[in-house]
Amino acid sequence: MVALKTFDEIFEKLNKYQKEAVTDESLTTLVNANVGSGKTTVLIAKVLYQHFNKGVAFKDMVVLTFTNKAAGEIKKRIIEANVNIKDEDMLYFGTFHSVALKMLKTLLPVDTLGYTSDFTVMDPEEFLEMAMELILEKNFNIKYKNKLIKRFERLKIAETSYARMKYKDDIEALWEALCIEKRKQNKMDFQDLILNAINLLETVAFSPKWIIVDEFQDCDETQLKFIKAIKNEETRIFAVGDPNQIIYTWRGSRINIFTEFKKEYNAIELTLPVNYRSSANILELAKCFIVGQAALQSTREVGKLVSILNHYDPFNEANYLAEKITELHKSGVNFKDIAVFYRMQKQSQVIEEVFNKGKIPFEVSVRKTLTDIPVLRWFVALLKASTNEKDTGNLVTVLKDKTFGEGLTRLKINKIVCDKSEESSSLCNKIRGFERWSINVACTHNIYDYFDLDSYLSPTSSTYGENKEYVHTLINRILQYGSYKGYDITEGIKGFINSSALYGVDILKEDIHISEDSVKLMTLHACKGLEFKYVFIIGTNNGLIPLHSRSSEEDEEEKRLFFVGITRAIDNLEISYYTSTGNSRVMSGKSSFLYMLPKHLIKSGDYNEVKSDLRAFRHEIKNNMGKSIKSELIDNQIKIKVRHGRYGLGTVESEDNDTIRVLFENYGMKEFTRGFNPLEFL
DNA sequence: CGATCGGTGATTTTT
DNA sequence: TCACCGATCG
Repeated sequence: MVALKTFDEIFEKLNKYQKEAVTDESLTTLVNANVGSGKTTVLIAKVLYQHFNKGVAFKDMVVLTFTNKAAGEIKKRIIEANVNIKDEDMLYFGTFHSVALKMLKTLLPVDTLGYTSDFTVMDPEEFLEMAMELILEKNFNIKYKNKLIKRFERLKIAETSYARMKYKDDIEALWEALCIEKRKQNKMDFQDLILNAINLLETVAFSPKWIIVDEFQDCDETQLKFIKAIKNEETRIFAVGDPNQIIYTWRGSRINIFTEFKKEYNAIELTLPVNYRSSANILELAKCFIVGQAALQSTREVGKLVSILNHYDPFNEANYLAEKITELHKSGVNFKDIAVFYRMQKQSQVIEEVFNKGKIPFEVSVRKTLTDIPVLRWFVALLKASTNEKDTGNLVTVLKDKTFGEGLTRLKINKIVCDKSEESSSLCNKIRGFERWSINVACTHNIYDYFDLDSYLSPTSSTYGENKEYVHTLINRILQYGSYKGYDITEGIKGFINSSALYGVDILKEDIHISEDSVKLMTLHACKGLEFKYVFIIGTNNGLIPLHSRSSEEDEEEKRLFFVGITRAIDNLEISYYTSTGNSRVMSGKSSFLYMLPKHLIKSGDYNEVKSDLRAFRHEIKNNMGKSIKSELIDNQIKIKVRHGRYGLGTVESEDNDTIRVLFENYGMKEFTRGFNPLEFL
């Protein structure tokens, strides 16, 4: 029984700044949306206002976001506001890439670039495979091969230093060859979608009334050009973003984007200054890490002080978190209202292990890709090759695969592909005959049997059941997609694969579910846009927060990143650091950021204890984490190396609340009182 | 071929 | 600061 919101109802709830932004009709408007100021609400109200009050059709609005999640959220909330609006009305609402794809498929003459309109989208992995094939085929001399992806990235942002390293190789020739090969195989990579759309937009008459951009501060050069290419003389631009949340400059977004854009478009600048999320104390604390503090206004009560705690090391911290969270849960706090933020992905490992043992439900924000499930990677390559006769890349991938394919050598594949010899492969024939077969098949359920997949998934292997399940689930998803869109089999497969490259495949997409009652573990980058009642920011040591930086620009970005983390907290914020990191990259003791905090906003606690009864648990956790390099964080803690002024080198043998016992190489066992001991931890 | 030297970067990640 | 890669030398 959801009450229908009318636009007026939504509008009345807005503050004066938000109302001004919603009704603004300047040619170009830049909204400086402070943290927690209702940016998405304004953006949605703007769309509804233009539609219902100004009669602008949805197809005349281009709404651009960076993530599928954001695009989905906007569409969902618009439909909630008026059930008569349908998803397909919002034609150009989506990520930069998906909107570019839509344009290339329906609006733009891709044939002038040497493509046909049934081109496919390459994910980064497929792109890398294509590069590797070309290196072999054309005998390119490529150095630093395992850094190829990074090098291409740099080449794309025209930052050539890393792409061309001291020792020259054929990286540029490879790039050229890739451009040719992509056309030959009728494929575009993610970047091509936008670049090609930019190229072709000039040639067609497309003039939307509005371009509305979310998270504008994250735009890179290409995305700005895309906006420019869509814009027509009477097109209005409404860009919303927060310059205090620029945390992706390493990915091409730029620090001066607001001033540059304002200058270029002569844009009006509006501000949303009112924060509705965090308690006044938390907001006050956050202000230490940004430059435009004055504009940010609090609406909430003073609230609790922010806790600054120290822990001996990551393992102790994980134990503390487990205890603290269990306590909170017993006192009635939902797990879903709690989040733990850290600087690097691998920091989650210790916490995951300890939370598992402590039976604390949690979700880690890491995205799975097709590569994580080899059978699907292979099967999708098989489908791609089967529905695109130009796709020799995936044909080779499928045939040469030793586990699922026929394990053929390149020489043999070449013979088969060239079609000149008596060599043949039944799988290759199936792939080549797929389109002919699919036309005459009324029932689509036997794709599995057509390829005789049972024999390729080897029923004797231990993973057979699991693999078969994966393949069947994927086939069902494709069929659902195809019938929903009213496509035939090949169209359905192509459409599904293109969209899954951009949107991910939902059967393996392990995106976190905010509504699920579990503690959320994520990096500071991943927490942007979210909010939690209880936030723990861990590992606030120099070398982690902030990470080692070479330039003052990078240091400023680390501050903004910390700012983003702090401002996720609604009522409770706890920040912790290690007194002994056991990692040469991470310095023991408080981060320089923690010295910047005003004393009246914080309270400090001391958890610098090492419980001796946890030693066995520490070992168990270490073993669970395996021998991976990632375990280094607590691995070093098993035998902590120390140096003493008189006794020299030694290792910590046991420790408890008060004392540390150290075995010295030359002096045997010595005992020290914790707190003022003359030990240097190494 | 093994030792050594010099240069480079590491982290964050969406599509 | 360390780990890794590529080049060069003996």
